Amino acid sequence: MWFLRESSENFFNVSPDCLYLTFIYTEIIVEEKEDSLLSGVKEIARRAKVSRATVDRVIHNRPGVSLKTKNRINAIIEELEYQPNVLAQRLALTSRGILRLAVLLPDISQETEYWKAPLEGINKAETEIKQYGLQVDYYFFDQNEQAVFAEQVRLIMENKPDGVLITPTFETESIALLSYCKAKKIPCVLMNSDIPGQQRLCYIGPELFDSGYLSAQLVHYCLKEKQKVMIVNIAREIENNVAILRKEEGFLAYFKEKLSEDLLVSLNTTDTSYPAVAGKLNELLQEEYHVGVIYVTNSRVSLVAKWLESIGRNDIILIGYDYLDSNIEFLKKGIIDFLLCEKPQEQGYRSVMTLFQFLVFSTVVKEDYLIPIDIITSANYRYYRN
Amino acid sequence: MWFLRESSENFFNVSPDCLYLTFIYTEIIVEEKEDSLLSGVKEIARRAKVSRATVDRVIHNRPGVSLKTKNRINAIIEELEYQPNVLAQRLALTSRGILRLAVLLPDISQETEYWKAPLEGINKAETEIKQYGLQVDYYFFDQNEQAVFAEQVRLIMENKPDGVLITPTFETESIALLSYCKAKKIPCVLMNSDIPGQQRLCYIGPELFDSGYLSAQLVHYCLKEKQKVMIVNIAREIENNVAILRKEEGFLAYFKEKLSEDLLVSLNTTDTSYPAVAGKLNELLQEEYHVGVIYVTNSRVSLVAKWLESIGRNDIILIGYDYLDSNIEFLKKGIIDFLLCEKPQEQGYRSVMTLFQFLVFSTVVKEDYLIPIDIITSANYRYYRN
DNA sequence: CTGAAAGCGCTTACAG
DNA sequence: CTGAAAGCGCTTACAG
Repeated sequence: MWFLRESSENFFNVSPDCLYLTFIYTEIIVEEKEDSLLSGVKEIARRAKVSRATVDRVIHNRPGVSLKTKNRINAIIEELEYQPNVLAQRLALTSRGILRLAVLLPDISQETEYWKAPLEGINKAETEIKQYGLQVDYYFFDQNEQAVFAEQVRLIMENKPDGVLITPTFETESIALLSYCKAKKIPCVLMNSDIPGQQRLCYIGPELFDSGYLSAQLVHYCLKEKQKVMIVNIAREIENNVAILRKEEGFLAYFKEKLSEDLLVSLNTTDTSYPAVAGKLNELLQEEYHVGVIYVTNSRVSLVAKWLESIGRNDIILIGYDYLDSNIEFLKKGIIDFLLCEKPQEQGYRSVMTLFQFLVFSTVVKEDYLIPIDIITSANYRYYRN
Repeated sequence: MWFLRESSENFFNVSPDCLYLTFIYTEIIVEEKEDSLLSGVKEIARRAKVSRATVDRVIHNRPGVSLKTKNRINAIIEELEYQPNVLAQRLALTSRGILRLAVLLPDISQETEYWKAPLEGINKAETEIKQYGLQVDYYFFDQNEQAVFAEQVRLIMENKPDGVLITPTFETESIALLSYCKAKKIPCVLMNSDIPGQQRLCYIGPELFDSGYLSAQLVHYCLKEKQKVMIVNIAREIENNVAILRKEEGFLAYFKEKLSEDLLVSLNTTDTSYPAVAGKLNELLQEEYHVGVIYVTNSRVSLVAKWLESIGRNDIILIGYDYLDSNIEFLKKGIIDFLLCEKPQEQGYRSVMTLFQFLVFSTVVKEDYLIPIDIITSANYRYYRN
């Protein structure tokens, strides 16, 4: 029988598509049929002539075992290539007390449909791990209300959770929470956007710079001669919005590198209502009628799509973000051409699962799980999975 | 506490990115803290004043329970919103006999590096389920040897496996195997390409027609005026290769719909060596020097890339398939522009896991798990996960 | 430093 | 038609 050896230990593997990173390919070997009936703690104990409790101590490197027995047991473990049965492990741990995870997320509002997806992923993870003694407490905030964010951070600290998951929308307060976690040795996962240089369990989300860079590359492929490119930021807060700034940086970097910044026309609006956006666009298009491609730096791309539709311009290529119903509608119609997506549901799911694994199994967590940057068009959106 | 209700039952959930399909969003509700300590078979038995064995019978719809007790127990199950602990379930089943899965796959040869990835996914799944009583037996064949394929099919039938996973490279023999499985009630998963109209547990792989269609769409975005498009098939067997034919169909469909078939130049070669491919390309380019985009219908795109590099033409856009080292090299260099990928590792992993879940937990299997069609460029390949 | 025993929640012969 | 008991493989008080 042929198989590839790997460092297993991930029964609770969260995703087949993380194979690419976790899979440690070593060699193809021929396995000798091992008497799999005789492995397990029991068999080790039998061979070492000790009790199962002692074997357990050695396996988990707990104190209270003489070096001699320890060595003896370890030898047998090696010989048997012992792999713990994760099922049994977890079942036995069921009796332990409840662990509480604090999750700090933006509200799901009309304006920010986006956050529904990460929340769904978190909810899904929650239902899966609930019966194993984990509890998730939610703290929501309005993305335009820094004070609420601060208050929620305070509450989290007050409640002394066992693990924390946040989207670090406001940097100062986020850093305060991270320091708190560090001091209390509480693992903290950052999701969706990162704060560089901070200590945390890990970051789970996209590499935003490259997301902007990729957009520029797509623009380049679509750009015809003598055309200009419009980059549009639509958000109440632009200056403080880490995500937007990083994407813009990547986008500009590409233009500096391969094209020219002279091709770029910028449009910023902190009024996110449709009339405001449309008004600004109309104005700008008067001056710059050679625009061939528009890049919108976030999920608000449907506003621009609506405008393009209203003025009957479907010759302009439109690129934006996120698999939202409103965006998909325009994608189908051919008004939006490309949507970049970063699996928001998976981000939420994986973040919680990472905390779970870390807390319950002391699984080593690789820093920074960078989510793929997916390109969605009208021809492949049907098969996309958030 | 807020959470989304869903039909859970997928602790063994293979992927967070399958959320989009499996997640049944119903409503946001406020949960009353339930006394989670008192659910479980034991509690049900206590309330119904029966033994746990009887409760088990009802849960699994096994015969031998009076209608009266059955109803009583079911009422309590409803009331408690009982969810079985999948961990315990599986652990208890460990004592059952071994189940054998037969996997029929192309060899990993020099020529077909592609098949390494699905095999890795299968291997991964194997190591995860091995300790729960599953065994995977591999049957390999040379893609150019129909006779070997037939022989392996015969062997599989002889060995009477409990589950079957095949890539149906040769249709006749595949259909024979499917009939056998149907007769013996053995679940069979088709992977990577489908045979329409056949009974099987499910198909796991891409929608190949749309894969070709998507390629054409990308071509369209990149195509400049007066340029032509070359479509290249490189395979020993083209006429019988379902995958290639379907993609080509989709590709042509797009051109008929949105552009014109007159723009297309075709190149087929059943000699897959570099000199042969380069020779044919040289010849054709002499006649058709307006080619602006080349679409290669499979992973052999690196041969074309090598040729483009050798003649110093990096103005031609090149689109092909699969995340292979050789292809990624040319992607980085900017010679290949787009690679379409269909998560081959995940296909393998998910196929085995599906059989596992079906056999061990009688999980209902949705027909046809269609893998996303991913677009990879030099700007996002770093984050791709096979 | 070590072990006997009970427990995690579910399943399954076996006996009645 | 129903139940008592043992078992899946691991962990953990508790006792010594």
